[in-house]
This record gives sequence, C-alpha cells and structure tokens, in this order.
Amino acid sequence: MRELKRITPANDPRSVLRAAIEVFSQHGYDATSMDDVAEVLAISRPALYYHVPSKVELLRRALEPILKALEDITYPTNARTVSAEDRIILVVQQVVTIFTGDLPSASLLLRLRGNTDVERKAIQRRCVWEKELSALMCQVKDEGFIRHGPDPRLVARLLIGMVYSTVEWYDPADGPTPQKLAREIFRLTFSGLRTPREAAALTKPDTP
Amino acid sequence: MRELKRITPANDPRSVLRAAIEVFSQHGYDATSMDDVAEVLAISRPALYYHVPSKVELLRRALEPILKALEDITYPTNARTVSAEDRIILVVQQVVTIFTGDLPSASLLLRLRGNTDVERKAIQRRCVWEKELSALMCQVKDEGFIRHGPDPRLVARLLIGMVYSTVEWYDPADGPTPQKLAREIFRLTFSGLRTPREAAALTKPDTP
DNA sequence: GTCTATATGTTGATAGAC
DNA sequence: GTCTATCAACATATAGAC
Repeated sequence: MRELKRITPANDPRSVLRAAIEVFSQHGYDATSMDDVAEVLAISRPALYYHVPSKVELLRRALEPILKALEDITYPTNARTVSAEDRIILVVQQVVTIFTGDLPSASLLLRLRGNTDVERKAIQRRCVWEKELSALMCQVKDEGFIRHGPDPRLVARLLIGMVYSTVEWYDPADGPTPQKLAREIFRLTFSGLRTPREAAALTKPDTP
Repeated sequence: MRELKRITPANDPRSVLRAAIEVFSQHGYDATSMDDVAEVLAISRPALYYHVPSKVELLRRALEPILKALEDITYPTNARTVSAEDRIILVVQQVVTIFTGDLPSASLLLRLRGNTDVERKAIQRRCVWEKELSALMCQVKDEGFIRHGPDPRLVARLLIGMVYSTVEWYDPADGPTPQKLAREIFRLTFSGLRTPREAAALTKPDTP
C-alpha cells in the first residue's frame, strides 16, 4: 500500500484531481484513504479538505473528465454515406484513444464496484457508448456483413471487453499507437465476422 | 452497500467460503467488512472469527479453489499431433468453463488490486495461464497461420481480455453455453488471424 | 492555504461467558 | 459455536490557530 510517490507539490485544482486519479486507480477507491491522496500532494489531510469537500466528491470530480470525453464521442449518422461497420471503427478509435490517453482515469472508471451513488451513476454513463456499439453491431448484421452464427450483441460485448482490457497492460512508451491498437482490435473482430466472400476480398490488401 | 441477502445460515467451512466469495466479489475485498460477511451467514462477527483466523486469510481461502482450477488446466503437448491453434481453443474452453462455472470467484480474482500479499500472489498465479496462451499464440505464428501484421503477444492479450470480460455480463440462465461462448471467442480471434488462403478455405464450412 | 488537535464513527480482532 | 463487551487502529471530517 505504501510507495506513494508525491508527483506534484502544487495545489491547483488540476493537481489535486491528478493525484486522486493516480492513487485511486492504483489501490482502488475503497482502499485509498484521504491521507494517501494528501501524501501524494505532499500536504496534510486537512489541507486536502480545503480543496475538496468530501472523499466521494473527489471521486466524482476525478471521474468527470473521462466520462465527459466518452459522452463527447461523435460519428456520422447518415447510413447512406457511412456504413455501420465504418462507424464502429470510428467509435472504437475514439474510445481507445481516450483510454490510452489517460490510463489511470480509464482504469479507475472501469474497475468501479458501484458501492456509492457516484460510482453507480458513473457506471451508468459508461454504459452509454456500450449500448451505442451494440446497436451499431446489430446494424452491421442487418447490412448483411456478418455470418449468421453469432449474436451481434454478444460480439459487441466481446469487442468492448477487448477495448477495456487494453487499459490493464497498454504502455504508451512501448507498443502500438492508439490508432494501430484500435485498428487491430477492429480487424481481429471483423475479419472473423465477414461473410466468406467479404473475407476473401478484404483480406487480400491486408499485407502491407 | 446494504442489501445483503443471507444465502445460508449453515456453518460448515464451504458455506463460509461461499459467503465470502459472494460478498467480496460484489463489493470488492476492501469495501467489505467482516460484519458484511457475517451478516450473509446470519451469524455475528466473533462467530465468523471462530471459523477463520483473519480477513486476509479468508480471502486467501476464497481464492484458492479457482486458482487451483486454473493451474489444473491441461492440454496435449505433442506438437506433431495437435497444433498450437488447437491447443489454444482447448485452453480457452477450459478457462471459460471455469469462469462461467463460478462467476463470483472469477470476478473476485480478476478484480484484485494487489494491495495485500495474498492478492499479489493470486495475481501472479493467475498470470500463469496468460503466459501459456501467449506462448501458444507465438507458436501459432511460427506455424504460419497468422497474417504477418499483428504481434502474437498483442493478439494473446486481446484474446485474454475477451475471455476475462465475459465474467462481467455472462448469465448462465440466458445466453450461450460456456462451450459455445468459448468457441465464439476463438472464432472471433482466429478467423481474422488466418492467412487469406486459410480464411477462404476455412470460412466455407462455417455456416451450420 | 496550511497546520495541530480532535470529534466521531467503523474496522479488524480478542476475551470470556454460556 | 455463538454470543456480549471491548480494544486499538484507523477512517472521514471539522474546529480553530497561524
């Protein structure tokens, strides 16, 4: 539980949130005391309480930016010009970019247990893009690009699981860029989803 | 945090572990008090301490069965008769069966934070099958069945992520059997991994 | 803005009666 | 095996001096 590196002695609101996100994601919200957060900031616990009214409010503020980022995801909705499949890759790209761009926030968000009202509301907001993706996957099936075996909602869940799992091991300093990572996740899912003709046609230009 | 349904008033060692697994996985180890566990068993906290010496030892015992199950995974090792790809589906089948067969234990294991020594050791043991799978995936690449784009270790991690994600939503009463679920995870991964010729050849008998 | 001191509650764990 | 009573440690949060 120890080994808390004090990342920043500063005291602007941003620093407080960064410290909270860091230590909450490392040990989990419940196992983290306000003393732990204060120690990272190199201030005392009462000093921390000057900046934030309560622990759960600190959590709420820590979660807000990444939730906002997820909610700000946009993609073209005109089905005539952009297929559901293309919209999926656009969504996956953005989510992967958001998560890999702030791994502590992502890890914190994805490992919430729902013990407090703040956590439950955050989980609910997180589910929005999941539903989006599930709906898009159903549209892909309607467009006829899926072999008729698997349930598109099941496939969506597995795809979401792949996206989520990246925050557990992704290292920005070593590994693919978020764009390439998202591309690989998409390919892994879709090359198996294409009808045989599509697969034969589309795997050809695969070798770069 | 409330709403603890007392599942069993019994007091044999098995019931105590089941209660701990249930409530630990629901609220997380850190957020769960010994009172919470006792309440599920409809006994008092000191009575619970008669059965188990400490909270962390209770966690250790709760994790032991599923860790043992993971370590007992076996598969044929003769590369002449069984390809690495076939061995992967065998491993995935077993892991999915273990996890879906005891979702609370699986969820507990997969969401450990590593705050205690017991947790860190459990995480380490969990990683064994992950390394196994990663090695198998590298062998698959050596066997020439993977388009040369993706890193096999990356693919292994994404596959593992898919497997892990199932414990968050799988419902034994509604959805595919563990066997069909594992099969779908495998297909989703591998149909995209095959070389174009393999893809064209193997997606043909896909329509049941 | 930060501190010392403290109020107030909860937790893990124990002692001892039954 | 279970209980009541209790402990020390630690949690969140506040009061008030500087």
